[in-house]
Amino acid sequence: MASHGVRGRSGGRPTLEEVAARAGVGRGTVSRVINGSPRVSEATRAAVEAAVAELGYVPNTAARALAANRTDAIALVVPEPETRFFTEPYFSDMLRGVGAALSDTEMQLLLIFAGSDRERQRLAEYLAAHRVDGVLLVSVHADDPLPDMLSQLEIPAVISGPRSADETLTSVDSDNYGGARQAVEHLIGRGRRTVAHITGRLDVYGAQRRVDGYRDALRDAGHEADELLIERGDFSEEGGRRAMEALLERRPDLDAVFAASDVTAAGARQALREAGRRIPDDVALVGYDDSAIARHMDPPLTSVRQPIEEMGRAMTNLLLAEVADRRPSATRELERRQMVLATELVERASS
Amino acid sequence: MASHGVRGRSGGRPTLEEVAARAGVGRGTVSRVINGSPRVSEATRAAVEAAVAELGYVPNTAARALAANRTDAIALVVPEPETRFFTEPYFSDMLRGVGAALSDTEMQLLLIFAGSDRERQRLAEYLAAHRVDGVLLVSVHADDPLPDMLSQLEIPAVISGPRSADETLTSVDSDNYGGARQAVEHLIGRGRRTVAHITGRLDVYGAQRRVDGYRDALRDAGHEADELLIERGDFSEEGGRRAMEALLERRPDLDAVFAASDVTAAGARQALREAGRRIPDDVALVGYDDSAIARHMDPPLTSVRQPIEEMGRAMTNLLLAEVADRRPSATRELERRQMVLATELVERASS
DNA sequence: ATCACTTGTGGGAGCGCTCCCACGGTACCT
DNA sequence: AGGTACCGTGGGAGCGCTCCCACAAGTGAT
Repeated sequence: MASHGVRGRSGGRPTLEEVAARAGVGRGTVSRVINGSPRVSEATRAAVEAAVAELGYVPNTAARALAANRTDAIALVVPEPETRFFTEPYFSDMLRGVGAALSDTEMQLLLIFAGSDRERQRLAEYLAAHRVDGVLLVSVHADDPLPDMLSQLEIPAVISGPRSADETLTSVDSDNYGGARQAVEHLIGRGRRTVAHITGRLDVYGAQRRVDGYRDALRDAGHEADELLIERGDFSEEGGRRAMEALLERRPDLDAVFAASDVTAAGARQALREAGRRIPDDVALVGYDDSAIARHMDPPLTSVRQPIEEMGRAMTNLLLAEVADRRPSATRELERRQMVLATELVERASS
Repeated sequence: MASHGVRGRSGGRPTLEEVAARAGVGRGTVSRVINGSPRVSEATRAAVEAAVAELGYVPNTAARALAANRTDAIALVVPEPETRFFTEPYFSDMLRGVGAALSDTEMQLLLIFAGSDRERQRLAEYLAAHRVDGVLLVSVHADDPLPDMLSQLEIPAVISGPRSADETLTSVDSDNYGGARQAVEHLIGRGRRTVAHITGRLDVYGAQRRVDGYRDALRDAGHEADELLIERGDFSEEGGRRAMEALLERRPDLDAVFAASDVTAAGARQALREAGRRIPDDVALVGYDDSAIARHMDPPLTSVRQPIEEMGRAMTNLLLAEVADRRPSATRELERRQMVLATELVERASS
């Protein structure tokens, strides 16, 4: 019995079958129309569409998911505590890009935080249950097990910022190498002779690339390499400060600094101030990220901007393609794709 | 966890039936164990649990949703552009509360923005497809059609901030009336004699309640009512400014102002400054919301704090209860529930 | 006229679950 | 002893879709 539990017979939502009856066609045909198959005659299509409209038919997602073995949803996984998500514009920009790419799709976006162990546990179950067709992974640390878990579960995934030069996942990144070059070339172009670099955490691939860009830009400009001009930082303010102090000690003659992040630059600025160096008169300073602090620093900080929103859009499109590829067990082309987007130097008073 | 990834000999994820076979029981029994039914013997339960663990069984959500006619998901609908969501701490606090209430639940949270017409269109389809079991509605404007749409679709919903005294939806609100009283009583307690009020948009129910609280607090303190001390605002800075100017014109002797929002207070502060009144020496000022600007204002603003996170938690619990009630077509008790949470006065230098 | 395609269509067979009825077994009554 | 309660359990009957095979009808070449 059981037919109509909670709702009345005519009160429930119409089903495919009911639409078919109304339109005087078979179930399969309605399904074809709903899914936009080309193998339907114009007349039939019109009839079905009329029936759909009259009945107010809306497909049942659960039934579709069960039958077709897909969920029509992707997840944006943020392996950070919620706080950072709200604090850092990075995430809202990213979210905007993802949303834009999804906006004319049937795909649904799930936002999942995995900052705490507890949340990670939930996420693992979530993925094991294959509740999404694909995953967007942002801000992943080098030793995070998440990417491997995803490959093992054979869930399509796109990562922002590859973990290494031979990242196995499809990835989208901004041009860390090129961005660093832009910064350094800018400094040289302004007549600076002795450009130092405070790196980021070197277990982050992007930070390595920035060092490479720094080195190559100097070399190409005919400046001789000087490892004494490079000091290790860790993206933090305190790290920037310490690194700057070390640099001033070693090379008091430096007249420019390229810092691997704006926050690092803020730390460097402190150390410079304390050493009595004026910015930009004595020492020019360039940061990376073009975050809010860059604009509000005194003096405002020249910085390398990454096209975050565009990255979000690109990641989403790549993921959608990957999901689509996997649909009818298409030719499994394990062609890994790495997309790199250009950065932009935002010039301000610090350089 | 699941030693054998997801693939078994049969290639796919294990099903209920496979678990049943493995445990030597029937399909129904496994279902009962999975869903925590008490009508299973201890021995059987253990056997099933062992089989589940060995096989790494994870229920198929789509199948469950289809058979049980539920989704195990609720939506947090934000009828605002994304920007506001990220800018205003209100939303992150709310989200934190909702997350907390959901954290030991199987329920999934969907975050849905409905700021633009386009997004609202999508939302409508979304709801029509019954893709969530319930909806959390925050920051709803008085004339928003969303609440009615929800009732019509018979989707359980909880609203933050009832639209009127006889809100039909279950609602959670902070005690606007009591908060206003706190503010005014505080001012009187500090010896202020002539307390003015700049209201919010009076088509917002909460703003009306604040006026009521203001009036009653004055009356109970034995101050005679004076409508000249009340001026209409609209929650905006400019509105606060204009209202303050009007008040100063009418009642130059006022020595305290209770503004319906921090932003309004900021506008009032400007007008006071321009009129040469010192805060708090000449005029004491109290705001509402305890937002970031309250802390950063000069002088820091005394303000009424609403327990946003707690409201989120309460809303979620009410919604979960409502969803559960509706499960086996239980006694449809149309008992509307309105929960009101206490506010707290945060005293700072402005009063 | 026959054959070989192509195109549009109907509908059976599931997808993996929940719901619920039926049934054998025990326990407690009369 | 028979009757009446329950348990705990197995499994049929769907939930509303998609997939795919079968088949009628049309097209053109032979």
